[in-house]
Amino acid sequence: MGTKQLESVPEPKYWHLKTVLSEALDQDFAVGEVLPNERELAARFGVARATLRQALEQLELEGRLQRRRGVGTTVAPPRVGVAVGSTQHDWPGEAGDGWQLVDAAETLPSAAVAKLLGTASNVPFGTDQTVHTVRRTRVTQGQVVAAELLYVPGSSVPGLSGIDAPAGPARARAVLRELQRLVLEGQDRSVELGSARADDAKELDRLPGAPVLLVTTRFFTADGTAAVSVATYRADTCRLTFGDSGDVQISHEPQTRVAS
Amino acid sequence: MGTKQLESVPEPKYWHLKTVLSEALDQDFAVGEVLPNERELAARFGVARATLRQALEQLELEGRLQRRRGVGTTVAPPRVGVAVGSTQHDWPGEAGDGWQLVDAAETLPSAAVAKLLGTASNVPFGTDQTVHTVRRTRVTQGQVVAAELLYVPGSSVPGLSGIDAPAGPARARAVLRELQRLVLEGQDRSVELGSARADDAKELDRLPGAPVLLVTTRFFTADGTAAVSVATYRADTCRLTFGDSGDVQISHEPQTRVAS
DNA sequence: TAGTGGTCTAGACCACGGG
DNA sequence: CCGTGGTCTAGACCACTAC
Repeated sequence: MGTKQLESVPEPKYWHLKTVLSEALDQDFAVGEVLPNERELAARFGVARATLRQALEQLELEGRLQRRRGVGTTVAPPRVGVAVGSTQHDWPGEAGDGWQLVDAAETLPSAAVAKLLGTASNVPFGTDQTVHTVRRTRVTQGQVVAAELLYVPGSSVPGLSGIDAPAGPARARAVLRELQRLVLEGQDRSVELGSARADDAKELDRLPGAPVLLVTTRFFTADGTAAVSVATYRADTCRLTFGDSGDVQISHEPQTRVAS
Repeated sequence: MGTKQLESVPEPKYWHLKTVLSEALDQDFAVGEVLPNERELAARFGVARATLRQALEQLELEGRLQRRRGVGTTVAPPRVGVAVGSTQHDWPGEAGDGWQLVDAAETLPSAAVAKLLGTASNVPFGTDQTVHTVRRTRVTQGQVVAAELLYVPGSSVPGLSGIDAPAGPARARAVLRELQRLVLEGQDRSVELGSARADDAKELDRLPGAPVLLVTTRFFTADGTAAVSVATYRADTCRLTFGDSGDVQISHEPQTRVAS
């Protein structure tokens, strides 16, 4: 009972549950409203808590729910559209672009980053192969939606050798200022699914492993790849937009009511 | 035992497990190689099978593993870069673009689709509000990477009224042919995380609910939105690329060895 | 038929947030 | 402090694949 039975291919309970909950969300709940707790929901639907959680996980993945330990499960607002394409055919760090400088440091690049920069092997011995790593955060509508690591090879910003700015936003600003002196010839972008590293998760106010959209951007000058950015967007709350796309709503119709 | 213990902030077992497995994958396994089964792995690490599965799920989400019921868990090849941007500033259906026509039908649009098309309310009463829905499939390197539903309002392709082509690729071809007669003024794109609907999952050879990247594209003519495409890409195997981005590898360094 | 991953259960304890 | 979601266990059975 509770689920259709005479099916030749019985659908999993959690899948059926997800459908039922999804419809209930559309009809009986307002954005921000708190759902009954997991133990009660499980009892109400006659399933184990783990099964109920499997359904909730799916709904959270689709951006319909938001769960916070110690608080409860709430109905999520529609995903916010975040412009990633057109408006930024320029170096990172333009004023008022929604990004906030967090920190900067100088390290040796990982193999993966070195490969993206394409400078690992054709640099003379003894040359400084360190990169400046700038940490930024993107805020939209009062919420942190992305954490970014920008990698700038020391060779791209020679003016910075022997920089003595202390760690922090000031140092990050200095790196970006130097970068903006170069002539940007083009850029490159890719998007894939990932899970939040511990440090990114902290910035995004999520648990480690939360699903994120990894946006990797390469910035080209005539000399090659001058910088690489790896931005980690919250997959639950964000919809990345390219081109002139504005506030379009897809996937489902949200309620406009908001819980008091 | 098996996990660090004297931590002030003990990390979850599955998280630690994921890290260990991830390193083992880099060092001791080749692409395509089959891992020991879940019950044995769980025993080997001294955890319950559910905990082990939580770690495997994460690794699958990151595109490092591939699991198939009845077969086993194998090491996934690096994600394939799929061009979504530049090369297609034209109507869908260009020859040799990697898309294969599957089917076509004529239906009433859902509320969400109608909103995307922006034609729901400003159409005179009695006008044909049906849309042609064209199903396509994208194949890359012998593998289906995406399933698409293309929505074309009847008003965009008046030449098709009273079409009598049978359901199938032929009918789909007819719709696209009519669409290509219009002048494309621009397009719009957004990417978000979703979970595969049952029908898409079948086309993608995944289970329902599998994580996917939803790419929504709007095609504009001088008259407004002439068509909308909702493409469902496998999130586990695909990296969407925009611009001239080619075969870049991010996130981690794969082994180039391949299992015999 | 044997072995795999997928689903499900009924418990337990823990970490966090707010009164 | 209590209630929440997060983690974990030790089982069970099912659906699928390949032999």
